[in-house]
Amino acid sequence: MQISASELEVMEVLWARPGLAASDVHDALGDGRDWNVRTVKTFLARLVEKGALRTEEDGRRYLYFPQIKEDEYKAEAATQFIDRVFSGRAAPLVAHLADSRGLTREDIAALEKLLGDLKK
Amino acid sequence: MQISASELEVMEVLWARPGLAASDVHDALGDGRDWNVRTVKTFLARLVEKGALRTEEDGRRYLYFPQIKEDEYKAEAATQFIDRVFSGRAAPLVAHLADSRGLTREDIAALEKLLGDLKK
DNA sequence: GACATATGACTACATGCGTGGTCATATTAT
DNA sequence: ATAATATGACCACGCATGTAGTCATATGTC
Repeated sequence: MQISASELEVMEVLWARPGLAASDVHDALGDGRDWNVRTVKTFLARLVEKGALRTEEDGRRYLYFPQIKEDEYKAEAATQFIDRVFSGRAAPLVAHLADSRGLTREDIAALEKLLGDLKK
Repeated sequence: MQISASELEVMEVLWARPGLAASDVHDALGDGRDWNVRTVKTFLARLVEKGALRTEEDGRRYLYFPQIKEDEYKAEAATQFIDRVFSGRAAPLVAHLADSRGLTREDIAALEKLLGDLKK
């Protein structure tokens, strides 16, 4: 399932609040993302084509619902990214993040906890 | 600097062995990636246009050299990916990797070492 | 020296993506 | 009721990408 960066922004809105209509999604994007409503509708239509969303009729408009789970999509995307850029090895990725100050103190704490859990 | 997945495969070859000619890159890709030589040349040309490679003449052919550093590119790509998919938070990404068994025992060991270093 | 081969330069073409226009129709406001 | 607005359906268009083809020329082989 290929979802472009823009389409993903639309998915985020609907993962957070499933069942919005196109104009609601447009409004929810708001800040910075000032796409024309028709642009948003194009993304919605493409996501429906791709099977990432389904629609329900509501009078003369559609409500949109995610058909794929956020967690599953993201886990898959992460795996693909690491395969593509880091030959499938996760550790170098984390090393790069550390280098580029992409890891906050909280991240580090979360990772430690995660590693602790993994070792069981 | 946007580098597509295919272009990245070409970069990997040249990061490993800078100064190859087009046909060498083609040969080095070999396994599975059986692109036509002309396809490889298209990628090389596009990478030169993008400033990711530079050329040196060698008789009537070109030798290709990376103009961007592998580490820097990958660190940047990782940051962008995390911004795009995980709203900039690294820890959830690693959690997803763990979930999808993207972490081997060695990865976990490497991460622990990394975290140890980071805490200093 | 004629022919096959390698190489670069230029071109092509379908698909995806970012961005939005047009048109017909339905609804809301006046 | 008429006008403005909202909505979906369909269409457009340029740039990126994956994947090569054509052409001219240089070089190596017999």
